[in-house]
Amino acid sequence: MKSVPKPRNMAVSKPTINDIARLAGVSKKTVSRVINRSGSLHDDTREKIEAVIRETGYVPNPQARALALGRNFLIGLVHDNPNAQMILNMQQGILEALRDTDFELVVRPVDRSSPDMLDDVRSFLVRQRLYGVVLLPPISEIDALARLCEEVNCKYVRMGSSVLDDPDHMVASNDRDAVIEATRHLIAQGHRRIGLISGPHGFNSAQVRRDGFEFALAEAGIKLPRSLIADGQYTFESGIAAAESLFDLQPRPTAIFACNDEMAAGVLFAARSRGIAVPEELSIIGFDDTPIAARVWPPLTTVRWPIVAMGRSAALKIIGDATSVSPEDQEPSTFVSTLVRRGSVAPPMK
Amino acid sequence: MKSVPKPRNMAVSKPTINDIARLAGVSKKTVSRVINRSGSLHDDTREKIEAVIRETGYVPNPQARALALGRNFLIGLVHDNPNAQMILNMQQGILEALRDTDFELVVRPVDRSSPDMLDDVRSFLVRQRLYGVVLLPPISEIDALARLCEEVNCKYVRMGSSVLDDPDHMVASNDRDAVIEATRHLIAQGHRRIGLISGPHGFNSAQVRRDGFEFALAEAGIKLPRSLIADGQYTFESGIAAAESLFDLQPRPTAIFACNDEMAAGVLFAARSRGIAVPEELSIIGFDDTPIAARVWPPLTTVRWPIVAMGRSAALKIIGDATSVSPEDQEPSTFVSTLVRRGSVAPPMK
DNA sequence: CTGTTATGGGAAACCGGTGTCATTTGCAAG
DNA sequence: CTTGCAAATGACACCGGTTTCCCATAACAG
Repeated sequence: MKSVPKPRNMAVSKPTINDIARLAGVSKKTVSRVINRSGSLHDDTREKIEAVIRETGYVPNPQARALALGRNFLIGLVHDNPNAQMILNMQQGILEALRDTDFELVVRPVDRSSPDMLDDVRSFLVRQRLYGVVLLPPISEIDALARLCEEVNCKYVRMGSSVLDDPDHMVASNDRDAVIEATRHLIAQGHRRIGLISGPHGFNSAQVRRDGFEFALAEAGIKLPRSLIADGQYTFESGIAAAESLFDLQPRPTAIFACNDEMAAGVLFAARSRGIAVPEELSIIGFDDTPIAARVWPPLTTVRWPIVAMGRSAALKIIGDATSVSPEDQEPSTFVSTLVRRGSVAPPMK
Repeated sequence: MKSVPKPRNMAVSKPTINDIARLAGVSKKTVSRVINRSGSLHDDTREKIEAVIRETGYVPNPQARALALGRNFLIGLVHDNPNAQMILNMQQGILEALRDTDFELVVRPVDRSSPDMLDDVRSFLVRQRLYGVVLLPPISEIDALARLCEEVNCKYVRMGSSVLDDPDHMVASNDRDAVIEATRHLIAQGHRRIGLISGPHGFNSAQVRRDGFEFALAEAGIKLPRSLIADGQYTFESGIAAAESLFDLQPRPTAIFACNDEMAAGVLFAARSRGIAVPEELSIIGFDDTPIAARVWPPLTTVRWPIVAMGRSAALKIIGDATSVSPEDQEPSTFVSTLVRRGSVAPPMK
């Protein structure tokens, strides 16, 4: 029965460029010219080849192209495990942009604290001959990484909370403005003793958000004693700890701005543990609008930044010139974050 | 200055197999044999070549290997957007297994409801010549997908809540036993009117969890009126809706088992809205132990299944024979889920 | 009508590995 | 000291594209 010498897995066998060339009666180089829109071709020739390609459903072999071009059609997503939801939303945005293209997304977590981090990323980029990478915060803030990408001739986009670089290599949100708006909201409700739970030192986003907070208070003529600022690490647990320290103050702050939702959820958790009513005795605002913000009780007022759209924009910046995008479709580099009002803010009790 | 004729991006230029062969004074085929541990080699030859490889830091070009082998060193993760946290944990587990190997992870979301889903996956597998794929629930339950993988000669592992296939192609958790344990826990606390919020129809996991619940009740001689079973969709919102319908019952159930944490969080949210005290007036148990379970108040008693470990196991099943694993390191195919007791369960009020 | 120049298109080398097969080497048996 | 056979190694084609270079043809100027 099975007498075929080399079945070679029929399901996988697909037409090659040679088949197309033979069917169209041209050389494979000419077919290549059609595929890459390079060189000059007779319209007749092009149309004929395109017809054959359409009929046969031919798709160029990505591996062969990668070898010949010295460049793969893969986009890397390099991150350092910040927020699970953010990574996933970012992935979603990138994948939306990659849909119906020849690009695929390769995920790569790295360890920022490892001394080998740069070498790891370098070997990742070089070995896989990545077409481009998206760098997620906080490692997107590391300039050495950007230089590395330049060096190995790999396109890159840095995601950030503020301008990090030229627009071609950056997608940012206006966190500062959003924090100012959020803080003004608390002030407008009548709060004057407002605590801040900051992000970890060294994070650009943490700095920017803190700046916005302090600016808004200063603008309203409210002075901010150092004791009202508690250090956080962007984690739920650090939010609890920071909240505890703020709760011990006399008098207690009537509102707390946490630099991300995880910590804001921690504040809420800590408040419940102590029997502090939210929002009656304590108002809380978070940042990020992750799913948890809408799932706790009361649902958190927070700041939403359009992560998915930013991911899409980042990916389009990278693959833009490889696909047909008109110049006016320039992807935006900065995105607007907005305040989402839910149930965790109320006027302070007299 | 820049007078070098063809810099060719020096940072990228790496030694090729020809360089190694020349330096070691052998043919490139022999070098290839060392890399692939294939054929028989003189120890002297092997050592010499290995030394050269070590000195030069040579790494085989993945693209060339992919072309020659007709098989890429990429592992695909195919999912249909169930739970964000689950996807990410699964990624984490897979990436742990892939660390320090030549494999990379390529993420691919698909749309289960699309008629083109199978074709999409097929072209993904075939085009990228994937080495293997991990199929996440719920699409892992689609037998046609498994057949497709066989057909295109792509290794695969299906993640599931129960046995779907032979152990080589499956990693599962014992959801049924875990649900039984959780239900017994409620019964032991004295609950008799226990509501169930099920998963969507057609999901294997939903069926298995419901079975376990019903078994545990029957075992205790508690009869389960149809009205105590509310349909859910594994989403927070569907959890709220289902809870509302159960709350309208007279008498109200004293405990609710939700088939995942999202819905359990919805129950908690709905209870707060109505002023029902948890756990005093209502006990809740969820499933999955996603981060949200520990972040709401009170923290949810739930069932934890070791997703990360399962992801790692799945990846190792795929790349196992390509890396050096001893036979006794056989990866387990079934994992044990355990009850995590937190604050959302208490005895019913008299 | 011939010489020059654009232009479309093809032959062959190349990218960096792996497969097949032939050849050489090493060692034990005859 | 052959012969025999297996182990060790190399030559060469091949994977499926791209690039380089060169030729053939047509258009154009003189």
